[in-house]
Amino acid sequence: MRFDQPPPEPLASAPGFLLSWNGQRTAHTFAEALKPLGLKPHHFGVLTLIDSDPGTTQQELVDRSMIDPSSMVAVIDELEELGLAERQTHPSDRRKHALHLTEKGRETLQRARASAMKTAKELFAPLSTDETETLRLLLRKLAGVEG
Amino acid sequence: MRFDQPPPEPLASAPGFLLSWNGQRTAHTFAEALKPLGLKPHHFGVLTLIDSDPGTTQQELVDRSMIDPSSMVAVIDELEELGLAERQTHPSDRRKHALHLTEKGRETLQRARASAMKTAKELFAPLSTDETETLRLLLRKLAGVEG
DNA sequence: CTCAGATCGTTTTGAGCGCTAACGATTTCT
DNA sequence: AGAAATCGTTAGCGCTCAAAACGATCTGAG
Repeated sequence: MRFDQPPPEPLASAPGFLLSWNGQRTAHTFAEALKPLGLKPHHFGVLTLIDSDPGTTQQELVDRSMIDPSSMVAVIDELEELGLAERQTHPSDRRKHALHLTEKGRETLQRARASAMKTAKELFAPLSTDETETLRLLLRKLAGVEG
Repeated sequence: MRFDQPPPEPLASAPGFLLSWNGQRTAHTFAEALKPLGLKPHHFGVLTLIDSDPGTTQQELVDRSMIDPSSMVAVIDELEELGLAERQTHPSDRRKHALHLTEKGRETLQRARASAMKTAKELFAPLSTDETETLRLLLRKLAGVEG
């Protein structure tokens, strides 16, 4: 899909298509922004979650990220290869792995965060601050998020 | 990705993720709704475009649908196999194909439209009519659509 | 009129992605 | 102790998209 020009009519009038197109463009733009760091969106998401809860397990990450279990294995494999995270033995359950970030992982996460925030700013530039917040709340409601 | 439950925090607070998740869910739900008719979203889109401009060419469809040229060949092949559309000789350029719907194609398109509208109604049920319209306008603006 | 270059539709190839199903190891339930 | 559930993992399928190449056809410069 091309994202360098807005969708033509009549697609640009269909709410469903608009939602899908904006969603794909957003995902694509974030992916591009993370490329220079050697990361994909999944990597960024998992780094963030491990950082916020060190020692967490892969199962917990699956629940909190909506990433498929089999995909999670690959993501963590790659984070280990990049030297950003480690599987450690879980203190109370030998089936589980306790996941931790390395120092390099924390540094990379910071840079990724800066890149993501810059990208978000650019993406939502066509909207005012108020409009962006309205959009966010509508999307939350549409997604069925409580509260 | 699972769409039977809303995304957990902190994902449900990130505008970028919300946009991407809602977009994917929308695309997925439409795809499911079209399955009983033996159609995929691409088929529905192309049927709609041919119906609105009979005799159009594949190149024009590519421009108006944002579908990849190599994918467009497969989509039209399948529409022909299903007996919904036909490639006819183009009156002024023998390289081109003039595309037309069959009677069966028009009937199927009507049923697909009904199904799509029902699906859209269900998808946007969490929002009021005003909210849905606000969302649509914000998404248009975000996408960079003129007017 | 001719011939070089552009255009259109198509085919092929290959990479990337997420999902399903199954498996061994381990833990928990009964 | 045995049955069932959980965790991580692997292999394989199907789908979509991107890129390159091709023949057929049209267009424009000379």
